[in-house]
Amino acid sequence: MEIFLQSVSALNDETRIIILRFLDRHGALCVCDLQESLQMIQSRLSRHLKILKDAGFLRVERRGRWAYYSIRSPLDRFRLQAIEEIRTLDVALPPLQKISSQGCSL
Amino acid sequence: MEIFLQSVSALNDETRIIILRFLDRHGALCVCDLQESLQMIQSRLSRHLKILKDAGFLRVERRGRWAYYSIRSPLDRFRLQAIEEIRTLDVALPPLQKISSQGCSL
DNA sequence: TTAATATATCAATATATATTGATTTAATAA
DNA sequence: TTATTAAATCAATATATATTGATATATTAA
Repeated sequence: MEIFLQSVSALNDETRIIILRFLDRHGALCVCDLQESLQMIQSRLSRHLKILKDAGFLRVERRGRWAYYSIRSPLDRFRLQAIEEIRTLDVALPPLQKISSQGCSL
Repeated sequence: MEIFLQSVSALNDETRIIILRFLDRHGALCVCDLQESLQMIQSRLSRHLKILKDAGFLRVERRGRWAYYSIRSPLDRFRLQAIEEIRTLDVALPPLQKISSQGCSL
């Protein structure tokens, strides 16, 4: 029950839906790329990424001082269905700004 | 987006998970049966049933002064998957107390 | 080492949601 | 009609969660 509620609770926020959709489209991104692309302040992103990671939707790979987040794979049936459902939503995603490959620095 | 969030938000509560599970197991029940079975006060149940109905999980059939709630059918893929996931959860359900067929009155 | 930088966490505040008891609505029975 | 009863809604309060700005942690560069 707690695990199911944790998954559902993680999905219950528009910001996190957008983050999931963005990572689903673009693959692994570091926090500063998301920050620049989604125009969100860093603490806000970090918090939401942690919630999604703890709920089993994301994985993190650390390279140097960057943390790359991506959709975890494999996902169980319910989480996968959620990602697929999110993929069908009519959301206007901003363009990807990949500043990490250009030396970052925000 | 709003509709997806409404579904997810409806699932984001332990009380509503139990209600869904209980209706999934026992079929259509009126509020007073749920009240007696789940030992919840009426306003609390009514509120949660409304949230689940508005989110597309339940249907209501009114017979006289009773309102019978049941899992809506058919359900779209995401909501159905949610119901199936809830069915796998390890929840201790109380026994059904069907007082409506005995003249109700709480 | 010190400085710079990417990310995580904390503290304060604002907003949303759950619970309860009281009230209202609607249907039936007397 | 009035009384009764099932269910819905409201008002007040409590609890949870989101947001922001500040601070802490950790890695790299100088």
